Amino acid sequence: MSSAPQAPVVTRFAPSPTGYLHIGGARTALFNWLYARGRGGKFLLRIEDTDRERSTPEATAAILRGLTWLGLDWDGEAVSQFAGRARHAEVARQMLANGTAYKCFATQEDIEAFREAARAEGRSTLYQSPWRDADPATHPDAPYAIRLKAPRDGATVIEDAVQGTVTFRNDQLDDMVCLRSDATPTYMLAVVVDDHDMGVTHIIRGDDHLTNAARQVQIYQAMGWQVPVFAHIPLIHGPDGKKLSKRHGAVGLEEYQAMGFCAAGMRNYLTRLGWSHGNDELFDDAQALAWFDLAGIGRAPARLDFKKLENVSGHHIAKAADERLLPEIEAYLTAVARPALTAQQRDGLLKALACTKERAKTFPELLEKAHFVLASRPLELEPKAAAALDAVSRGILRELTPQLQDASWVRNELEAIVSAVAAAHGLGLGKIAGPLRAALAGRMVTPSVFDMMLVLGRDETLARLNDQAA
RNA sequence: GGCCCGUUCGUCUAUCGGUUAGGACACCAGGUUUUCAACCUGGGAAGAGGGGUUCGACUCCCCUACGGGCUGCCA
Repeated sequence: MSSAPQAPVVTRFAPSPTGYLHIGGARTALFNWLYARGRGGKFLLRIEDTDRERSTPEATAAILRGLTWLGLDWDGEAVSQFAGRARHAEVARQMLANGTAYKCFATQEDIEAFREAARAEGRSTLYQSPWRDADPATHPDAPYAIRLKAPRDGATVIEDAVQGTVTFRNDQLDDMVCLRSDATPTYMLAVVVDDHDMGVTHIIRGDDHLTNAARQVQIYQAMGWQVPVFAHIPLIHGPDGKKLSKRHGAVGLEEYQAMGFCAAGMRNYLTRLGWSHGNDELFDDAQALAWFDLAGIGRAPARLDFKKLENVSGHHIAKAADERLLPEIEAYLTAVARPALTAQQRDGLLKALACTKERAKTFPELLEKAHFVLASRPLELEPKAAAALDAVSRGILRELTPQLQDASWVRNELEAIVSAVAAAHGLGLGKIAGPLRAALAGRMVTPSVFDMMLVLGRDETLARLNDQAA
């Protein structure tokens, strides 16, 4: 049936614009992107907007935004399936002409009556149109649908790159409608025509389309077109193993962006979810592109694991170059409608990245740790920080300040000075680090006090200490 | 109901007839430590159940159970 074309790979992602970009859809898009880009092929985007009731331009925009955030780029413009309706109808007529389809005058009521009777008698409810072999002379002057004259004997076989050989008995498949009685094409017809016209060689999509694939193959056969390679990937389930739905929390990709995961980590995690390359867990785009293949895709549905996502995200944040991380953090701020960074904060954050990115799993976590450089004097003290600055502590800070005044601003020396002052009071470094932390950041969860001093610089450090020493 | 797909530690997975069934995340214990982390060391943790095939099955076949999908003139 399907044979693997050796020509350049062409894949596509074909979402329905009826809402946000689903996390499962995002992974499907990612797999298609990896497969095509890893082989120098093309990755196309087609918006399946033939359902005029449910499709909205806002949803299309949200999907494109999601893909862009994930870092997936597509070739050419996103294609509107609805725009191709004339061509779809034309193909339906061709099938009529070559005898692989027929006009069906059955009404909605006829079909319903047929099904009810079938149910009552315990027969299959697959509709069998009386018009399949009707003499054209008996055709009424009424609207009709064009149905595929599907083979009744034998089987339709799919050689799926993930699921293996899947066989459907043809008597399990009915004559599907290709062109509705209002002359609009059905999804089943439109996908096949579009995939063929766009030269798609590999269809990588959700498992939920596996049965559809059999019907679609019949259309390819009716038109004498080459069948592409199918790869039906398992769906993503919620943490409880049930189909992923809104009650599991985040289903839309944008929610993940809002949670502050970095895009590179998201790609890594999603790629690894349902696909493997031996024991490799952490990898960058270049490796993913080189390693990704259809054979590595698993056959069972996978569950989302936020802990692991966090871990992977953290790994990528830690590895990212500062210059690249900063704009991504700013994009995150915009995405969650938080105030943009001032030029000063931007400068400060860039300097603070070195001591914050390695310990943050997400952007909000990183921003939390970088609070000391984002805040400006006079610092607002959190309750715990205020508590750490008791009279005794303030006294020690007062003693520390003049010594810092003349220090050369390098880590070793700062550490030596602070340790010496602590020792003079018979205290460990830990006892003095607390108040220092409080004075420098106004909080108790921060990077190392020495890192903060280095980032803040002498003047700002001294100013903050003086603010609290009084 | 019918058809189709799936089932290895809690989770993601490796294994492609012969392994003490490996790794990662999570978890537990210990270490390191100026907070939060990070990091280091160690630990517990799996082949859904039942039949076959085979000298030998997680790997192949069948049945059952469970999960999922499709069964529209939705996509």
